[in-house]
Amino acid sequence: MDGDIALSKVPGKGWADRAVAQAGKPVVSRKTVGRLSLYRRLLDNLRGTGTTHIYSHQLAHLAGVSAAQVRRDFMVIGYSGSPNRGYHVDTCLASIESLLDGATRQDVALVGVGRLGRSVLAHFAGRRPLLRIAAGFDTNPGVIGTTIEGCLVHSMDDLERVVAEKGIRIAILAVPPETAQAAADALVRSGIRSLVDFTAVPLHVPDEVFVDHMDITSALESAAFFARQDQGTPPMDNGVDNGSEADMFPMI
Amino acid sequence: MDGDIALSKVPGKGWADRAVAQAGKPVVSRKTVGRLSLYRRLLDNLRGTGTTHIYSHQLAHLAGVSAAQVRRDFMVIGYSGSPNRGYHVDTCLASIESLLDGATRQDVALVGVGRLGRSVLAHFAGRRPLLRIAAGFDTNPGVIGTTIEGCLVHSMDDLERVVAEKGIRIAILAVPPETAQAAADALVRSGIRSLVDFTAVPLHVPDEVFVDHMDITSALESAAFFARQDQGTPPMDNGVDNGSEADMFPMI
DNA sequence: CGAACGCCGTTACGCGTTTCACAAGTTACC
DNA sequence: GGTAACTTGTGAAACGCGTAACGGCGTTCG
Repeated sequence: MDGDIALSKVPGKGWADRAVAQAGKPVVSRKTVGRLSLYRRLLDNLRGTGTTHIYSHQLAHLAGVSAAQVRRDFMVIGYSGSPNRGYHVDTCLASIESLLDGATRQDVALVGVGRLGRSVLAHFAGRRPLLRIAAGFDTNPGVIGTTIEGCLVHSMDDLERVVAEKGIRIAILAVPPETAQAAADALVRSGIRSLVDFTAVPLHVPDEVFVDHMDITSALESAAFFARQDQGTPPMDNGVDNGSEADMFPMI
Repeated sequence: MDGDIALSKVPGKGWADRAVAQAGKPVVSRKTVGRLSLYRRLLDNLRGTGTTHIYSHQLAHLAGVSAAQVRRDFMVIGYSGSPNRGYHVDTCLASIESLLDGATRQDVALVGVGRLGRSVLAHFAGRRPLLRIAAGFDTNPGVIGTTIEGCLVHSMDDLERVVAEKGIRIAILAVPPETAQAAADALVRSGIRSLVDFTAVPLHVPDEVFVDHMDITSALESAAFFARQDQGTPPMDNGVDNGSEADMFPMI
């Protein structure tokens, strides 16, 4: 290898055979978890419409993935539907939620309460009872001490203390790129476990810390690039796809 | 298959041998383009520090990927460095930019000029001369007609007309989930080619349209999930990783 | 001047994910 | 009651991607 670093990736991890929930560590892939989160929202909406059962290809259509994908995802989390009846919305939702939400409430720190930070904050205001943005941090004296969307903003200087005290293990990073790494370091020192990074720069954190880099710049530049290619959806990745509505969805 | 859709994927495409720029269609994967965008930013910063040459493993460290990945990415776009000297920052940058930016300026539409839309707008204000957010759209009468960050906000009713007139082929979608699909449909009708979707719901668009779904909700819920697992970085996906600074980067 | 080192370009391999395809099961209808 | 048309669940292939490994070449030091 090159000189130094190890570069993410799962350590040794046999991964092995049955990936189903077992000793408390379900071993679900990143992408699967992302889709489950999406299924959850879709099913939640569906329940509001009074739908009680749904077929894999219907949910697949809503989520923009293949039916096989849906079935496989549910298989991973160990949820089974009934043949010829499809999946029961309520129990399916319960199954997903028990996996995603866990037992206890999790607090989130919002680091950087600027425009973007506030957007994200508003986006989540009381959306999930078990996932609450419990503290904000910023360097701007104008916002320190204020409460936005029910979230008290602290000074960045208090970050390590407050995060450690509250036992916060998840953080949203929405600071300018220059201070991103320093903020990430402070978060890691105070025991953070997961980061959602809206910064323009990649963060260097220990392997044990989960990082999702939401790179808006890359997203737009990629969009611009593929807009120039005449065939649209290039190789792979998360599909969203599909075209036209047509018949679809008899909805029971 | 299920009833209808086809689901992305590149058509036949041998991919085969040299995937380099050739007949104008480089055939570069989505992820590679994303990384190239990142390399571009990093190299741009680097040039500011006076660095003239850089090794693959150095750039890899900055980007949070493996050195082999960097070399392969550059191979894909047909850029060659010099052995024992590394990559020449200026020419490398030029090579990436010629691929990402293209020849002419591309205009972008911002649909939904709410909190999130404005954040993204500010994020991009004049960042790339060849990629300009040229028009905003919203239903809120309070913002229609105003100019934010040099971007005039139109009524949503004028979307199809303005987008078609200006020949806009890229759009950022930052509207409430209820109106997302309708907005996407309108954009598609007016000839959009790429979408960056910040909506909570997946969009149904023709296969020819490139879509990048920036799902903030999923990102946070995934982060919450993996925060509960003790080993951090789960299976795979875009790494960001790595740990500690240490020696790194003699910088010429 | 020669040899050893270090990096790049490239090919081959391995892994994870997605899709295909089929067995098993259940319901509804004739 | 039997049968036909659906579904789900799942093993196995296909695909794309990333990593490891190797040849080549320029540089540098003995």
